[in-house]
Amino acid sequence: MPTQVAEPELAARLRLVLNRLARRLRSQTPDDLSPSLTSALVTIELRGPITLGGLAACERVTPPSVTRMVATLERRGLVRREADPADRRVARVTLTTAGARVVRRTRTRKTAFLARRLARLEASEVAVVRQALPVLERLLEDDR
Amino acid sequence: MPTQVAEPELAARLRLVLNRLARRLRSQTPDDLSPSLTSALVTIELRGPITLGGLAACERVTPPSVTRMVATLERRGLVRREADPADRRVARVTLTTAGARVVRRTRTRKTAFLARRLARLEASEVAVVRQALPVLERLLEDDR
DNA sequence: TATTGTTATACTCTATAACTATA
DNA sequence: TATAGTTATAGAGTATAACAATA
Repeated sequence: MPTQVAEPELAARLRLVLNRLARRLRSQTPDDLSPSLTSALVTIELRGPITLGGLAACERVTPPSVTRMVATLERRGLVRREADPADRRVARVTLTTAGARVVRRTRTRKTAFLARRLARLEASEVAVVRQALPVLERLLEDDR
Repeated sequence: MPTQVAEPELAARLRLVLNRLARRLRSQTPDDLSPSLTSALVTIELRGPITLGGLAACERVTPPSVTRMVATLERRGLVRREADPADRRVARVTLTTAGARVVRRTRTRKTAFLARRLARLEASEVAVVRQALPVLERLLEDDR
């Protein structure tokens, strides 16, 4: 049964628990990929064949960094470069089968961690989390 | 009014929203301190006059890294070293007044970000978050 | 000898500046 | 000229290995 939280403490305690849960989640990644490479891989999965410039914008890193990251991912066989037929200056990258597998496995591992924790809760507590989920998503809305 | 979330998606969506909220929170730190230095500073505040070895253990970094981090924090006037009277091998660090101020300001800034977001919600939504908070804290229990 | 912390050195990640190739 | 991407180079941050001081 959840205890009542005093109003002024709500934001402070929420901040703490969000930080800690995210840190715990981040630690669930025994793959030898760095956080930035993992993030890039996920973006490449989502944004299909993406240009290096586009990837730099999405990841908020500089073009030289993207060059390096893509070179690393390519060397490991996780992404593939394709020439853009319309503009020969641009290079586009997509996931290879192996890359897609890595993304899927990472995601599964982190989700499984949370699923295990959720499974320890009372049914009523899970219901509370389920109810709070859309509200937490609302906290991310309308960015500035 | 929160929508109902299907059971198998709960962990996956929770993972996403936790990651994103934490990332947004982390970005709310215009101080010129790196994440690892900020984290060390908070630990030093919490664990009083702490030895370098203890700090290394808390932060899960190696002794040489701690030596460097403490040197940087000391150079910026945020921490102070004290000799341990009982064992002259060990060095203990504490926050200076300036260091305590930095910790407080960082914390305030991040909490304020969340408070602003919470203020945009309906009262009923805030109630849902308040109810979910202890449950989220429970997700962190019993670490392994 | 064991423990606490430091120095020497190297590797990863990321950035800025200067460059190449296309457009 | 402007744009997409690369190469050269430098600066954090962290690690392992070797060392110094003290217990």
